[in-house]
Amino acid sequence: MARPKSEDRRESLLAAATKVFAEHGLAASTSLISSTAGVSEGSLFTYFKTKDELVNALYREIRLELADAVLANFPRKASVRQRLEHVFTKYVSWGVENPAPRKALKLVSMSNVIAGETRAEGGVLFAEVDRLYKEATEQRRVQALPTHMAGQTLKALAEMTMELIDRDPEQAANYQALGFRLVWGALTSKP
Amino acid sequence: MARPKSEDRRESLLAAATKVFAEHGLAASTSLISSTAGVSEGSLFTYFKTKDELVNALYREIRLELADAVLANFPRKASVRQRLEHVFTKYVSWGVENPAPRKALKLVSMSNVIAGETRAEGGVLFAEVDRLYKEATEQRRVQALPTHMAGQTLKALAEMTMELIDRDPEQAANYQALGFRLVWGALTSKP
Amino acid sequence: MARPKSEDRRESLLAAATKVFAEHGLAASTSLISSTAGVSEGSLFTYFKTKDELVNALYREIRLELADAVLANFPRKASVRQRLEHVFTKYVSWGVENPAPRKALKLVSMSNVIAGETRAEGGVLFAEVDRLYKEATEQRRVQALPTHMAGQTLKALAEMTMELIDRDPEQAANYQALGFRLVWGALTSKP
Amino acid sequence: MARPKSEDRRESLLAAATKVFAEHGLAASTSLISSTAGVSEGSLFTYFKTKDELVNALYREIRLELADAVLANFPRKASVRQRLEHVFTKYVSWGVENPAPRKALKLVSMSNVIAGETRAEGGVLFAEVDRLYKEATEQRRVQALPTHMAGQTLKALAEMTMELIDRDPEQAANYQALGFRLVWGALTSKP
DNA sequence: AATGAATGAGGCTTCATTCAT
DNA sequence: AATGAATGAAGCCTCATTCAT
Repeated sequence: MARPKSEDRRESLLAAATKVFAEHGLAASTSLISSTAGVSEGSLFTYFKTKDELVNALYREIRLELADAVLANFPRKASVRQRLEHVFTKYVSWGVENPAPRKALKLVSMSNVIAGETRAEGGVLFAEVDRLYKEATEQRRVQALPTHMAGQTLKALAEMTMELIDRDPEQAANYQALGFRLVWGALTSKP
Repeated sequence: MARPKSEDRRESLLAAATKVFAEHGLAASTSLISSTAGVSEGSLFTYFKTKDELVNALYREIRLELADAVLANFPRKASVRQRLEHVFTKYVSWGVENPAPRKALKLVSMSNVIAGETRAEGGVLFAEVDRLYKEATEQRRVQALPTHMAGQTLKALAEMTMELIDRDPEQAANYQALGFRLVWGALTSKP
Repeated sequence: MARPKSEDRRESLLAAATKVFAEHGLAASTSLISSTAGVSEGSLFTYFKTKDELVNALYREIRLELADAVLANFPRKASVRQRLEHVFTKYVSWGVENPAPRKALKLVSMSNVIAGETRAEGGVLFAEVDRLYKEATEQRRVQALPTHMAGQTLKALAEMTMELIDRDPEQAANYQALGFRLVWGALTSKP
Repeated sequence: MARPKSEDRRESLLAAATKVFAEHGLAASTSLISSTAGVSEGSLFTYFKTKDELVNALYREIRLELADAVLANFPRKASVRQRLEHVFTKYVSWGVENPAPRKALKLVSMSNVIAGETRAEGGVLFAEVDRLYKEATEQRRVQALPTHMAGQTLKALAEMTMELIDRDPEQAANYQALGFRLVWGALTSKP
């Protein structure tokens, strides 16, 4: 593996960390990360003062990539349903195509190493969904739900969909379609 | 006969592991586990040959407790909706009341240490939901879904509900009711 | 394996220790010894206060067995050559037929655990050879040698002979005959 | 380039291991070895991946030193007797002057940790003696002996000689002379 | 800035020995 | 007396981090 030059090194390390964490959990050693990145052990610490800092950076990085993937070409003017479907579909696709970042993100999210501030930055993505949903509520299209519940519902069902696709990738399209039907069904359910 | 292996000690160790894993992740040390259990470090290894074996035992134990909690007083004769609601409600309640086992179970499930056979034993609980759902399908009450999808939907929304309750415990009852409404809405959604 | 009753237990333990030490070295665990002996871990310590004490007892026991084997039917009245040959032959035979005790004895001899007094008891066997040799010296049959040198020569060449037989057991008789010829040749060499 | 692995440190560690094994047996702890070497415990493992690997390296190292000592100034053109005497004398001297390596070599040789290949490398030294002896055989100077027997005879008597000198160092020269007389007497003995 | 050897704390596990049964 | 669980001190090795080159 060619040694990437200064600018890329950071990215190499983050990519390596993603891969290695996904495979071995957060307990994976920094030395495995650096060797996977094709970088010396010491270098890791010039880019990240601490393993924890690396983990925090990774968390931010993956969230950003995810947000990019989900928000790209967002159909701002389309109907609520279409906009929710966009988020759902893009999220699921990203997850299926990027299993390592997905797993790493989950591991990191569950750990105690994410600084409070960092975590706060995070919820943005599904908060968007909440805003969207609230808008729909005001238009009387759907029932009201407590804050976060709509976004978390979409998130939960999207992740479930990814896992089903992991097990049976050939049915990906089918699962994806059904998945969103479940989301919409849930959000529009009457009391 | 010598002093018999005490069931109490074993339980102490599992309880300590649950607590310690929930707080520090699976990387928590055996020495922290044993001291939390009020037992010498050596003793941990007379009850579990290996840390991995402890983790596997913990996994089985928690799943069993969860199954007990969910299946107790199961209303075998009630309607599909009521039976699903029973599972949902009991699952959510168990999760809210037992945050440490819930977290530990999640951590263990995501790790690589669960022996294949052990994992296989596991899915039983939500497979029950699938069976139940299939029955409803045959009665034309609900739309057909691929295997697992119904069970996983209920599971995903139940876990989401637990997390919302964690953040705002006072609304527990409300979240729980809404949560199941989402489940039912999802499962009965029309194409 | 039937649990031997009180009197035999000690012997069982010594036999097990012999076997286990021969296979794994002195670092072999007491628990392996006791289980090999078909005895509980605790019992070992009622027969031997300490692992070191077991080792010392083993040392004494094997030396006694060896002395028995070598001194049995000793031809007190035969020529010096015949008496030396008797010792050589019996020693080699014992070693070849009892590889585990032989190995164990060697390991124990090299360790630091043999109490000084115990070690002193030991040299008796080859000291006999020295006495015999001195007698021959006085009869002008052979050249004088410093104390111990004759006995140690016989011992060294006997052990070498055992090792050659280990590698090529079919030639045992041949090695044994040649071995003694070397001993006699050495001891009768002229300056 | 970073700090290079220092040959000195490696030698320190091997020297410390030699000393410590000679005193306490192979069970001596890696921590005692590293502290004796004046090095952190971690460092030991940057030079030797494993304690076993250290032991194997030590075995090779000592054998090489011994071979150097014995083969230096080897009188290639001298008589068989003189060449054998050279080997004997140098071996005994080395052993007497280097008791720790001698003891360590013996301990290691008896253990189960020497990789087969490593052990094979080893026999070279006394195999040389065998070759030399065979040459003499062909010149009708001495009686034939099975392979290895001549070399092992010299080895056995040399080691015996070292032990006698250990006990009574003032007689070293005398033992050494007598020792070789025994060797020569043994090897030239008539049937 | 990059490298990788050096460090020593700490992790999992084994072991000799003790003690409750 | 016999059993084997309980103990806690090591033992080997790994790891995050520092530092010489």
